[in-house]
Amino acid sequence: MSVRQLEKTYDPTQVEERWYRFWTEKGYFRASVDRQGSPYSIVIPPPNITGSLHLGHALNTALQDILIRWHRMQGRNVLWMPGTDHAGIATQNVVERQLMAEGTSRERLGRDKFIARVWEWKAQYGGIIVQQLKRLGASCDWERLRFTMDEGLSRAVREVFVRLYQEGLLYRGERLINWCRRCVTALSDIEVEHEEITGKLYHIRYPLADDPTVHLTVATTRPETMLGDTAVAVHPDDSRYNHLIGKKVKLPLTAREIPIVGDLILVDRKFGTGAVKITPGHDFNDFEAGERHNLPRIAILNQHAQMDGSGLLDAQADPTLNLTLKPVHQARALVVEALRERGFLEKVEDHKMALGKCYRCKTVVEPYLSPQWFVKIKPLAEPAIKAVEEGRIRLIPEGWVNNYLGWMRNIRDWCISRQIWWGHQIPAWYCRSCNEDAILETSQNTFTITSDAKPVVARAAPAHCPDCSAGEFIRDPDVLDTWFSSALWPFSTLGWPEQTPELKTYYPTSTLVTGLDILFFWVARMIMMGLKFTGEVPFRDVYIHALVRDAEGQKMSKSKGNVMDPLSVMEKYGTDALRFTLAAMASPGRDIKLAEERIEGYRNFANKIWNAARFILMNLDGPREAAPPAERPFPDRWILSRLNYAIRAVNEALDQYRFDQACSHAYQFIWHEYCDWYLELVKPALQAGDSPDARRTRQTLVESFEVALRLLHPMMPFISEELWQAVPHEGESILTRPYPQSIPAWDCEAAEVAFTLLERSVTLVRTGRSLLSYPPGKSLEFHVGCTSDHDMGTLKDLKPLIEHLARGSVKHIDKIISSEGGKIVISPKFLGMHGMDMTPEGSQQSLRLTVEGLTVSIVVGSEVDLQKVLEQVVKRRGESEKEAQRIDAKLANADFTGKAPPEVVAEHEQRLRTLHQDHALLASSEQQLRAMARMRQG
RNA sequence: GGGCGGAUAGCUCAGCCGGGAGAGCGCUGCCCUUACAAGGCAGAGGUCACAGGUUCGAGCCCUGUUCCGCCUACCA
Repeated sequence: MSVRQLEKTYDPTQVEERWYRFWTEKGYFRASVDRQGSPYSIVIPPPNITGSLHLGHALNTALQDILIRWHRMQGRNVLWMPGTDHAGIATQNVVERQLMAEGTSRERLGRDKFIARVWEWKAQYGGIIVQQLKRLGASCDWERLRFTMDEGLSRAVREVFVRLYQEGLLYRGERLINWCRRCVTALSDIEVEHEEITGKLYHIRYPLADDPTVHLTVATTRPETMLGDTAVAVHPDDSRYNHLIGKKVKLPLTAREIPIVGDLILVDRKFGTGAVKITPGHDFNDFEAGERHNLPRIAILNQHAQMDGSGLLDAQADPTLNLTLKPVHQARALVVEALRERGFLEKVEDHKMALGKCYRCKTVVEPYLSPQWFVKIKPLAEPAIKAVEEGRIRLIPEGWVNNYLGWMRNIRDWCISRQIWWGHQIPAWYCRSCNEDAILETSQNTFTITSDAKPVVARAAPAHCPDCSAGEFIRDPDVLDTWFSSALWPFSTLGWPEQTPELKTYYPTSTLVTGLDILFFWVARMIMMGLKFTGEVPFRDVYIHALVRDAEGQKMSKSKGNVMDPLSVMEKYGTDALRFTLAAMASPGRDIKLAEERIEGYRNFANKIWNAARFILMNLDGPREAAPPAERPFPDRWILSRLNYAIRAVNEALDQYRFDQACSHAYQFIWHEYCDWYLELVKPALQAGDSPDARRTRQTLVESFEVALRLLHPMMPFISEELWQAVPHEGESILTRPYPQSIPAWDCEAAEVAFTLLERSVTLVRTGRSLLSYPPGKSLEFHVGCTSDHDMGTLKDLKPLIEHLARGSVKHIDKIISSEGGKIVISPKFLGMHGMDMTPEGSQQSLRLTVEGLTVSIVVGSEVDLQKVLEQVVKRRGESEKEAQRIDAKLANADFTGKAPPEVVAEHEQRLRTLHQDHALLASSEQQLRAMARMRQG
């Protein structure tokens, strides 16, 4: 093959685009039910069509792509199903803003035209996020791209709705729900975000109807709702008040009298005054209390959270207050002022409380009385609880299991209707003639259908009313919660309700990768719906990843201005660097605090690999010979053994979703073993032309690098492909090649042990060189000492390599220490540095450094700063002494020697021997250095 | 209010079955040594939050405390 010349630094931009196109053109991402291998499937958490890529997407996508590429290379039949979500409220908001800018509105357009406009918007902008996922290298089967509003998925939604209704698991009724006055729609409980604030607690006097001189004081955080009170509750056992139960109070600012009731659920005697106003139209607890006591419900706010004219009439509010159509916060001020003027306000105090806000637009939500559709959730939740309890679904990290179970066990009915137009319109129709009084046109093109209406729920519009056989219907104007369709995603995308081959092959899916923030919104609901409609779990493993925060640990948000745009990061550092950073930081159960320096560091890693490839390509001229591993030169045996270790470690880490560990093993191997040591060790052999060692080393060089690239591919797909294509290889793309598996013949314990000796010797010489301030280029003469014949043999074999790496020449290798009868004996021959300088004075001119029984002596020149050297030797001597004392004390403890496992005791004894040796050598070196210092002074 | 997680080097975090405190980044010194200065070599830096307990032995296990984060909840 022709050897390609690579540029000096890696430039990701053109590489990434080129290979992504190649992969898609070749159809490598395409899944097929006919493919060999056991299926492995992932459905992507569909991003909103209004979304643009943020780091959360980038993390989520990177992790899934790692899993997908890894399994694909392992020969599994892989499907990664991509798609997007119609995001009802968010998308409608975007298009409505557009209309507003054009001076029109959805109401003026009418429903059909408005929806057409949203589809136009989707056609134009809805694909942006998909393009951005491609930039990340996502190897989804894009030909299967799904959208929650596709006909197929919409059909699944209708099917599920009808079946749930037929089974009595859906109902429509007037309930208090969370209402966003800005989005003008209902929200489910979990779409409300709670924020802790310091509000006010208002104490208001309600005079008794039969004796206005006596009053009952209630406490409330929302004084304006008092106009809608329909009772006051006290605790039935509270002797302060229980004699009043059954009497009435006169409700201030109104012409009404309301009863005093006893309620032990609602009332906490210790809180506030012990008396609670009941406002069933505006508070969830009060709603339930109202049911218990059969109280009327008065709604004093309209859908925009303004004081409602007819509600105020119902409440018989004092018309001079002039509250009609006042927004709620103004109304509060007016009501409080009126109460104060008329002497009803007892006091106001600060009060810590949770305020609910819309998760889409952060507007304060109001409990609002309105007819809505609900899913009866308990029967669906029970099997979903079991599936996780029994381990049919694993949550990873498993710490989230309790969280999940706790939420599931306390789950409340799910409000699924939304008063918007963009989404799956509810497949319920109302006969115009049977429900004449129930259908109200509230404003232009906007209908409200009261809870008295009788729906016909069907897969398609009915032709005739089953009751009166009339043919004129109005369809329920509401659409379903977007999460309702997302809940079906794992099977609706595979063709359900048809029993398609895809569904049979890829369902249940293997793994779901998602953020904690949508565990309840999405994961829990998929489990419920999947079990209900397929009888099987939707996925086996749920990997829950962290949130990406900024370097200070703050949540990234546009308003804080601390967002990091993944696209510009990719532009600046390359996609592989971003992916690797995110994966490397994905430690379980911890949020990711992302600092740009980390990305830069992994960009450097990519460049390091790039340059390793350059080196390899520069050194490939000449024949290669694939000898059995055991017959290759030492550096080859060693690197294959280390590569084998890395292969095992990375596979094991990925198997346990430890992306962080997989990355660090790959990083450690490639940089600190392959580049730092192996490529250096191999240089002498490569320059040896056509020797057998050269031929075998060239082979190992290529072979190990090619395997390492495959090992790295899931994490860094682009650079691994680019370099793989540049070095000798088999096949047309790295991503279709097998993932590395460990090869027993590569393991070489002896080479690893030998390497440790080599590494220690070289490092000692380098440390000495640095201490003695000898320039890196200067060739040194040094002497290596060890403690066993075996080590001596090994060191002699490694001599040329040690000399190459340490830049010098090894004058002698000796066994210089023996310990006889517990006494350390240092060979006088070694102390004398024989062969270097035999004069009595000259023999003392050396620096000796030692670590774990291995020692190196370097001649000290007359120009060397002895003080610095001496300090270092003293420091090291002190450390070995301290450590020896520690272990000595441990061994002197009879409890330790008696109770600890014998192998632990033996290990301590061995370590102590070594430390004594190190200490003796360092101490003698220190003496000599001091003597030298004295000689110089003298 | 309840639950969960965290506290280890200047920063961000690993640390397995309890047995010699690690990495990356940053920092210091030397070096543009023919793969790489986006680099090489060497080095400094730690009372493992605090207090008890279990154990021959605790960063790791148990109890309590403090601080921080998150989730969750109907004290008006």
